[in-house]
Amino acid sequence: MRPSEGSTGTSQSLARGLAILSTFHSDRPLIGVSELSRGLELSRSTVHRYVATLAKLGYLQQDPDSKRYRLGPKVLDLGFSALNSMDLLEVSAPHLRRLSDETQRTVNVAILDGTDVVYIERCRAARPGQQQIDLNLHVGARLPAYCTAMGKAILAFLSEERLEEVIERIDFVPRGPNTLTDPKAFREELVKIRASGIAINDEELAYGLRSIAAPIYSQSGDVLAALNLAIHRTIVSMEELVERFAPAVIQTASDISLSMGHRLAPA
Amino acid sequence: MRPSEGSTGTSQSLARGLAILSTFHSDRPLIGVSELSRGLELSRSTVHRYVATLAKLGYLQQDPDSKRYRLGPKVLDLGFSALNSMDLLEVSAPHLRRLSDETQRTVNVAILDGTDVVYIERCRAARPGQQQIDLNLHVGARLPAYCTAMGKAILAFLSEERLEEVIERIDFVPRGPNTLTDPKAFREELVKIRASGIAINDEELAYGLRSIAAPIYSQSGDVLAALNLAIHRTIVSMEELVERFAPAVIQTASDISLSMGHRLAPA
DNA sequence: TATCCTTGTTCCACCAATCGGAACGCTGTC
DNA sequence: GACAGCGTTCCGATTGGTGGAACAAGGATA
Repeated sequence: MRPSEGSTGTSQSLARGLAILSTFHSDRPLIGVSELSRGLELSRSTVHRYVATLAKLGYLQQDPDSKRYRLGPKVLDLGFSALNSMDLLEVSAPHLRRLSDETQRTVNVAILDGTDVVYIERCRAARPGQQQIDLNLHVGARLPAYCTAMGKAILAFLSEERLEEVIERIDFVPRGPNTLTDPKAFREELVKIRASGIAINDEELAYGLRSIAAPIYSQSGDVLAALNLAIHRTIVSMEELVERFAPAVIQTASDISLSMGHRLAPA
Repeated sequence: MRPSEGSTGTSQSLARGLAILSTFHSDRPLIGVSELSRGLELSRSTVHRYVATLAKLGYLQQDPDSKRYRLGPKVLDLGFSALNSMDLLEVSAPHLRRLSDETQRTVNVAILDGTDVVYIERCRAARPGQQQIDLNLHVGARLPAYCTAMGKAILAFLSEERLEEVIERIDFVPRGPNTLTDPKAFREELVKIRASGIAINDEELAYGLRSIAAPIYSQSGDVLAALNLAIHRTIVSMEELVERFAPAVIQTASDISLSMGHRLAPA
């Protein structure tokens, strides 16, 4: 290959190995060496070496029948080390539970990663409502930030500089009946959120899905994450959702920020 | 295949990169290049190349202040791909929830990985009991199989061959007041479990911790996982625990096995 | 302020770890 | 029985990896 690639100072083998790992997905749990080699445009022997390494370390497991590979339990360790490294989790857990008990609703916490939000914690309603809205939203799930309340709640409080970076990379695609697809309108929405302290999502992600979210701050005053509460449209109107739940959501988010060491007045 | 043949046919770089990743732990969330290089006995430049690669791909993030690194949200993707690859999860979720509602207890599902059990799903009691037993037992957590009810429930139904392999690698260390530390006694215990279909843990892992577990079978009739229900000693006696909860636990485990395609009579 | 650490980072010439073609054994299909 | 696909192993050629040296930045000490 050309030495003039943009990859100086990085390890090819490591990148390839990780590329192999991340090829495995919920919908493609079992993959063989040949299939991988075609996908990554590498020889079967090379792929086999990587796969053998991953298997030896427990990150992959070979299915005895089909000889193909699946993710091993070892990768769970990584994921949960990441989760537990965030003290945000420990701090927010009791607050989440309280909010969930009070409102009898499922509530979530997510962080921003690139242009996505990543769920890092959820507390389900003790007594599930009749309308379960579950877009496969487990912890670890990703959604585009621009069409979620949590995403907007975080973006609204980023520095102008960082916001610019993120917005440039957003692909504004319609996802629900009311998705904001115009960057200008989106910016205006963020201004409103910054003023009110609460972000709403009225079927911007999917039909029927309504949600409100508030930002969580770190000790240094930066936005760290967001807290949300989602309900199906058949249960409450948007006005009712805001009126009934917004104060509790804002209060809880603020409590969490406080527990994280945040002292009022974001810089 | 030759035994003790070190690293033929495996990728050194990949192994090292993953070693770096797994150095990050809940209790050591931030690590610098120099610290890593000392721990792995590699030069700082080499470690830096790996770290740069991991950071570029989103598996690590650099803290702007301390210049040290932490796990990035990208590793969550891996962990949750692994979790969602198991259709056991989807299948067992409703059963778990029902059992938890019925018993008002926290119930768990775990699989075997080496000599450990790994929690892959948990359903917490809707109304938490006064005595919360939480040894940091989130999904993804590991415990030694030999001193847990779920571990014993799985081991008891392994083939003699596989059991042999596992037992040889177990380090029988006392963990609670009643830990089984004699391999012979342990084997006898497994025979009992195989006969009764239920595994009990009476303070073998930790003081005060009691638990019962039943095996879950795959379509092919192999043990796949185990389901448990744990309670603190102050709440029920061992007899009461078995009497009151064992039938429901066994029934639920059996329901899950059935949903997985298992048809009666384990081989 | 001047010094001496240590840190993360970059560069580069050397060399060993990695690469991929070829071949093997196996398992299904036609 | 021939064939095609798979996972796996081997080995010589070479490319990607290695680590020492050097740099800038930050902290601590004096």
